[in-house]
Amino acid sequence: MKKKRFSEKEYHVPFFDEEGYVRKLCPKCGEFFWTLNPEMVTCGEATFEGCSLYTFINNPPTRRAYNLREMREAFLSFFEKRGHKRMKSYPVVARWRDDLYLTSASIVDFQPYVTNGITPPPANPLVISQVCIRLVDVDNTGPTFGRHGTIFEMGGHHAFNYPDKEIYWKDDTVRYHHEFVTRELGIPPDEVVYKEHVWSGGGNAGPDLETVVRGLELATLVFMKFRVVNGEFVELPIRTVDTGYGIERYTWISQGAVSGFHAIYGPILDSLFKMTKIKRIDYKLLGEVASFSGAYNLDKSTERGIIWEKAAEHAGMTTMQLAEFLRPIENAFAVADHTKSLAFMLAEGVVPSNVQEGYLTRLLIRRTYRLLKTLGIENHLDDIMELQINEWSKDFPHLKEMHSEILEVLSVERQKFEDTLRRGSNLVTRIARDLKSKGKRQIPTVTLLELYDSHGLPPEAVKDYAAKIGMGVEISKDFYKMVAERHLQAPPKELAVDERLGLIADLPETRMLYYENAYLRKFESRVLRVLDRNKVVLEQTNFYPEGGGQPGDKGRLEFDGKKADVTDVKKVGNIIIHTIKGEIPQERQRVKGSIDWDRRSYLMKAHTATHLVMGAARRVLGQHVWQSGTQKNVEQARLDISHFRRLTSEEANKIETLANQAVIDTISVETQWLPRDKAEAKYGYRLYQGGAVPGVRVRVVKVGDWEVEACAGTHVKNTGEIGFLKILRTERVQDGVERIVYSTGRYAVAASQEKEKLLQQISETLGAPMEKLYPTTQRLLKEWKNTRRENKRLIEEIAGLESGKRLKQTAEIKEIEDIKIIIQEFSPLDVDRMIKTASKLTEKESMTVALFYGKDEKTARIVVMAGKTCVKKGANASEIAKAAAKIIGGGGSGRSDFAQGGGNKISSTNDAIQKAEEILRAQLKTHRKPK
RNA sequence: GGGCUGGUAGAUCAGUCUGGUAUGAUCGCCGCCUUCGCAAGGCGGAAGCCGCGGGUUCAAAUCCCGCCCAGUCCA
Repeated sequence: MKKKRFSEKEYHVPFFDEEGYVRKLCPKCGEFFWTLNPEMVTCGEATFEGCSLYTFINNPPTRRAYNLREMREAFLSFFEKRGHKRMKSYPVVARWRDDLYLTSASIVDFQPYVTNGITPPPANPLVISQVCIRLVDVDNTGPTFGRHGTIFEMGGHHAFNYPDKEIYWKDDTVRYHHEFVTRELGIPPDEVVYKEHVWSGGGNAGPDLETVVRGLELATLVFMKFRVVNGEFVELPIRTVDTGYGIERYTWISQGAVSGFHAIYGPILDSLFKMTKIKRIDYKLLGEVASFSGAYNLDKSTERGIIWEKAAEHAGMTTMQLAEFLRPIENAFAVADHTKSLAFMLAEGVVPSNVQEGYLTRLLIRRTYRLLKTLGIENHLDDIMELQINEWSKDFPHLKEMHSEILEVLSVERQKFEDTLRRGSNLVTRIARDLKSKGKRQIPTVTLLELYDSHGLPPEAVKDYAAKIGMGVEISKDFYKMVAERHLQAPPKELAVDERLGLIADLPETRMLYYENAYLRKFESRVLRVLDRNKVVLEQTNFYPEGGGQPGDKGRLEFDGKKADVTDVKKVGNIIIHTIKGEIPQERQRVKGSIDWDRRSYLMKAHTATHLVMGAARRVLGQHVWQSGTQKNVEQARLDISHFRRLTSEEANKIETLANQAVIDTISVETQWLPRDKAEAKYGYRLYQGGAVPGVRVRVVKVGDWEVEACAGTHVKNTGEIGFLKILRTERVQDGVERIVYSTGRYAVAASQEKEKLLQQISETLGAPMEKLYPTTQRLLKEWKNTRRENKRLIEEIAGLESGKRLKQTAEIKEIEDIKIIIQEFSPLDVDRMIKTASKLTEKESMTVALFYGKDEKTARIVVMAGKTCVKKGANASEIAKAAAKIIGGGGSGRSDFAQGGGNKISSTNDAIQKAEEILRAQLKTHRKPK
């Protein structure tokens, strides 16, 4: 999409005129900006284009220095005093969104339901300091000295303007900002620049003003008023003031510190440096470099060298020297940032995985670990995490509660990474050796791609390992682009717009009787519409439509003496569509409906049971357990949960026992519709186990103190109705996701009996009592192994004996000059024995050719083995076997000294042997001739 | 959700493409030689449901299909 530019009037607020702001065009970056200083030439932002440098380093423009907590508080209370309701930060894992994994901005908290007008905002206007995580900035974290971080707090004051209710818009927004930075913080007004920009993201867009002070962009004031549809801007009914104040950046500028990391992580960073070998840091030099750091942006300039050159020149040193000085410091910066990110993500129960947000976490952990390794302090990860948890739990106490789990997850994950690296280094060593022996000096790019894609080895790591073998590695500049190309695939299918929606848009919402009484079996209703001659919309229905992992009900409709089976029930919007088979009712006709109650009652048991298992799993495994999928069926149901280890059978047993205790305790199940914000306030985000739940009101299903979830399914009134819950098995769906499969009621009984039957069968077969089965099988396996071993040994022994004198007594021996052909049938057929015997024989007597054969009901087999001397004299076992096997209708092959073959024309075996003999004679003859 | 890789002795892996004796390799283990003893070295030995289940074939670790387990990349 081409970058759109808005006209001046989108930005020209009365406030600018009142204060005497002038609009100018920056000759360097080509952006318009507003300033009080008519002499100003460039926009004053430290950009790659070089509009300015940072001028606040060691020279803060604010009245005083703030730490992060003070700055957050200054921001929140400023807006609170001006009529904004203060909100607590939402979680960093955006579980209420299904289009993104992490909370990347404060407005994310209110999308899509508030910004689309589905639900009112919790307050209007409101102010929040939202902890955000943006892993897209991972490469910039460190090199930009704190302008970027994977984790930061975004201060947002938000106003949602409805067509019939205006809160405030552009002018007030700019005034608020200006008052905050000038009055509250004391920044001189003529130092505050407002740059014009176009903001777009998450399907929305609008003009925005970026505020710049002494080179540093501090806040973005977005006026969200468009929806982006096919690249076109369409006006939104609700205009949203979406501001983002970089709380960390304000903190940094107020301190004028040499880096944002020094400002935010002061003592933690000091400890980090103490752990490393970076003993003395030249802060004067660091400050000078910092003032150049605004130009860094790894997205825009991969040529970071250019900036380093400039900075080095300024500091009077070579680029190499500067790089050597900076790299470890930048790495330490990144570690300080990444470990905080990890603390927050892990505290919210993200489990590292090879998919979804877990994968993002794994990448960050591995990156952190590599950084620590280059700093030589990989053993201090736990210590650093301790520092982070201690520091940030002062404001976010949940970090402390998850303290031990955070460290445990990290240690498990670290072990996995080390295993991967170890495997990788072995692999690279082998590949490098192999290539070297072929005379190559470089590992080709395809191999590097394969190593990365299939084995997770970054080319940099390959380079290190390969160097030890003396192999070179050249990493292509667009390596990661090539990786991406390997994964090119068809774009995901567009969500099929439900055409049926148009046909029923005029209909009222279906009254959902199953919510009024889940135990209702029969009902009466009226047909509102018939679609496609097999789909029926009713005025009210008791048929539960497929949703939340619960399949739709089945049953029957009766009308006017006729009937139809309901085979499928779906929900489109708030209208329920029944697919029927049988006779078709008329529109406006009265119908009697009855659901398949046995089926439904078991779906209800299964659904409530799922909540019980969920509660049990969390109690047994820990607070990181979240539902990641579920499916209920009549005979069994399954629940997928996030967990960082394989479930042991002991844990599964504990979960089963606990869940059954909840059944035994006959806990009553309460369902209740609550306004979204009330429900969230009362029960927290843990409600959203099943993912995003649309709507102003959410249906809360509460099983005593056991489990509370937002859930649209039908449930039993009391857990006792489940009767009995049996876990059938557990399996791993993905790394970090475990599946628990269980049955309820009579199906649980049946499943238990089924398992017991299996044991009984084994017990009968083995003739051992059930309780002795385990030691018995152990003993049997051991015996079987011994037997196998003994059998192998005996074959060797027999082969040894038979290849001696005994064979000569039974076998047919023919002599062709000085070579002996020994022909022998082996009965019963035992190819292994034939081979072993032939082998021993020819080993002992190199002048011998063994021609062995054997047969059973179906096949005949031939083994030909020629002693060394025979081969020299022209014998070729492979040809013999091939020709002989052909006669018995099969094939054969092998080496010249040993070959085998066979076929299924058993009756021709003798002919085959005769043929074999003939060929051998011929071979020896032709060989002799040329002499 | 999609792609790729792997599963062979206690461990790390050859062998699989091109079906035909697992003479498998190294480390580890056991015994002997050497030594006052240890290490190193030398000699010898034990150790394999070739992940599981089907199929193709005269014959499958090897080819085909399904499953299980593990790793990894992308979204």
